[in-house]
Amino acid sequence: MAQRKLTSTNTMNRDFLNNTCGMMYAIDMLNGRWALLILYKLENRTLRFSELKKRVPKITDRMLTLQLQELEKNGLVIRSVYAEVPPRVEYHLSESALNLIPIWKQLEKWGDAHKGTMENAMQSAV
Amino acid sequence: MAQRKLTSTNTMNRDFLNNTCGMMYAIDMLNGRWALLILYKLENRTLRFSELKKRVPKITDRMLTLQLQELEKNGLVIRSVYAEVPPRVEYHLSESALNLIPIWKQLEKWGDAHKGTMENAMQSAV
DNA sequence: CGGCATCCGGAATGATACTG
DNA sequence: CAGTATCATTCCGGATGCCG
Repeated sequence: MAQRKLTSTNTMNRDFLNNTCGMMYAIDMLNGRWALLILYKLENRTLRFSELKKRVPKITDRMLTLQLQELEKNGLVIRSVYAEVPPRVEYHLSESALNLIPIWKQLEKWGDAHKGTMENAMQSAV
Repeated sequence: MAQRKLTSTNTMNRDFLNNTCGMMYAIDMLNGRWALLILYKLENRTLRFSELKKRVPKITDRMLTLQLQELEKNGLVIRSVYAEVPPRVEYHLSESALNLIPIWKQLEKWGDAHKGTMENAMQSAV
């Protein structure tokens, strides 16, 4: 199998992450370009694959699949498969992930608050 | 110059980030393997390059340099150069970055709390 | 519908050597 | 001390096509 691994622990091993702090552990769990956005979109609802895809702009099937697998592996997202004729697969947040919501809220607030501040700096980036 | 860009806005453009939510903007600012760890180590102190390097295990000069440049560019880290004979360069958090601290605290707590929960899931990852 | 397999380019990171 | 330059490698993520 080619790229099962989307992110998670390349340079640092699990011990290091555990010993350093829960934060780095968390960061490792949440790494990946789409992870946060997906969790965000699943904030308070259950969505199926195609619905999620619609709500995450520009993501490809492949990336959505890989990222969802990663999130499921990390225990943040629950995947439910229904054996129906057009197959139906739904995703929703786990308990752990639900506890992240308030943190996202703050991070979002921080982002909104500092967007302006950073604009100058970002000019040179583009 | 080769790789000035460490991260920031590959797939999604700035507009998208701005329109979607401050969170994705924040994520983009904080992207990169070492960003969070560096900010964490600078939490309540000023450190010079070599000191930071000691505290960030396994990071290379190059990566530390690039990541610090990125953080400085994003307005999260302040770089101070002192024209001394052995050159001295110190880094500390900006106002914006200081506002992130409480969020890290929560994220760290979340990580600690859910480490155990995720262990089973992580088994299959290794 | 909800994936997975393969190929591939570009970005991120590492290793090593060198400098003001 | 605090980097920079260059080369090599690994990994992310997109495009396409196939399948139950």
